[in-house]
Amino acid sequence: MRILVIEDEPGIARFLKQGLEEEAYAVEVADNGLEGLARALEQAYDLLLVDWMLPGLSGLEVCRQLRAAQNHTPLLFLTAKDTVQDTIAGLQAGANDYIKKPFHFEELLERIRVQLRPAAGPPERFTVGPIALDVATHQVFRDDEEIALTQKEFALLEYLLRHKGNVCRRQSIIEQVWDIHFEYNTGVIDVYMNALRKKLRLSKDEDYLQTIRGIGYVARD
Amino acid sequence: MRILVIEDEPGIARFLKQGLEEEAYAVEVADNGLEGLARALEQAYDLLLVDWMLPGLSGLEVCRQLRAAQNHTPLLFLTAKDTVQDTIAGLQAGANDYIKKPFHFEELLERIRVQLRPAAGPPERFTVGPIALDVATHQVFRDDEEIALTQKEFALLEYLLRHKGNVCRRQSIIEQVWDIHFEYNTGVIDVYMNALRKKLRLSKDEDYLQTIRGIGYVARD
DNA sequence: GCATCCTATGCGCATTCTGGTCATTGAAGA
DNA sequence: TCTTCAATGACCAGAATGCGCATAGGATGC
Repeated sequence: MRILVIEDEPGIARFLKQGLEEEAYAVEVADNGLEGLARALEQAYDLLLVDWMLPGLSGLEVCRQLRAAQNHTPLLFLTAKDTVQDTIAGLQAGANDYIKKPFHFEELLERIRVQLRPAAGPPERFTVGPIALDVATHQVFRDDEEIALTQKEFALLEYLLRHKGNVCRRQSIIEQVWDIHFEYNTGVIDVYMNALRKKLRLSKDEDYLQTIRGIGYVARD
Repeated sequence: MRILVIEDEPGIARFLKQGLEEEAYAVEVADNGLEGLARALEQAYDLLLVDWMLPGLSGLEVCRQLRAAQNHTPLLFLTAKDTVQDTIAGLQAGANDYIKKPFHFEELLERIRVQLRPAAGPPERFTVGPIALDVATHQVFRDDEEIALTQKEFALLEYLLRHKGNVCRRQSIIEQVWDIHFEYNTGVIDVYMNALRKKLRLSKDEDYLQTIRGIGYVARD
């Protein structure tokens, strides 16, 4: 997660940079509004931390111009002025939040997390070895190369990955993936496992989808 | 825009309800945490305004349970306690913001607008490849050339673009675009997808609107 | 009257499944 | 330890299914 701090007071800037880096954010600092705006426009930051009072271009102006340029990076104001009017102006200009100085660093961290949370989202993604499956986008990758799977193949792989590490019995697979709840005597599962392994190019060495003879299958790293 | 206020003090509740209704929000009030939580879970509000101190179930607990139930309605705390620890707990529990009493009504309004803005969508312009859709002006472009779409075509394209990257299931499309909430067995979606592709001149190579057989469709770059 | 919206239909083809043969496994017996 | 053998899964075609595409035509509303 990349954060750009636009702050002119070196002491505060250093304090923010160090504190945020300890939290594993990648932090860059711009010490005036003009430079900050330029950097924010040309690079893709995940969040901007902008001082309200800046030499050259004010924080409010930075925010306005950024939004005018269709850039919607989350933006938090650091403001010493705690009059209501100012904060309102900031929010109207398209800021996502503001925090009043002096602030507790913990509170700042929390507000940052809140802003970053929706962007991070909860993407349902499962993996085994080089295989990755994304439920939302209905995509499957092997080493970042997309593999086209049919619906049943996808459903089977998803089931195995959802239960990664646990052996999936044939009976359970037939019930959950094929929705067959009575006796069955078909070899469908084998056929699809075969197709999966082939499409995912899994060999004997890369047995991420193992056969448990007499029982079923497992996905294992 | 529907707002649920969970607040036990009748005076404040009345004040909020009246003030927000003047701003054209549809406001409902619950006077305890349990009822509020139940209402929030069963109905689709656009925003929750929750008092920190509530009889029965605390505001914090309401928030926790709501998020635990995978409900991500924006939630603002109204808190008299202004200790940092409390607000942090609130944000960690999944609240989007909090406001300290006593507050200026104007500031509350702004914070509400900020929360509702992302839901309403700041960039009301969506794109895939050479296709651009502008919600505000109700226009669609292919390479800067305007394409005339009917209302349904537009609605379908808008839905797909709003969920760009994610697979849209036929069931969801029928519900969201056609407002049909029961079983359906029509081929309307196909017909409209066909029309869209034709009007937007999308070929097999330019499959920005892909079909996911057996599932639905995706807009993808 | 015209554009829009939806239903109905046939067709092509990817998907899915069946049935079969071949390879592998693991346990029992020599 | 090695061999044998039955059971099980791997793999391969080919058949059946049904989904989505395309187009035409009827209903509806402005």
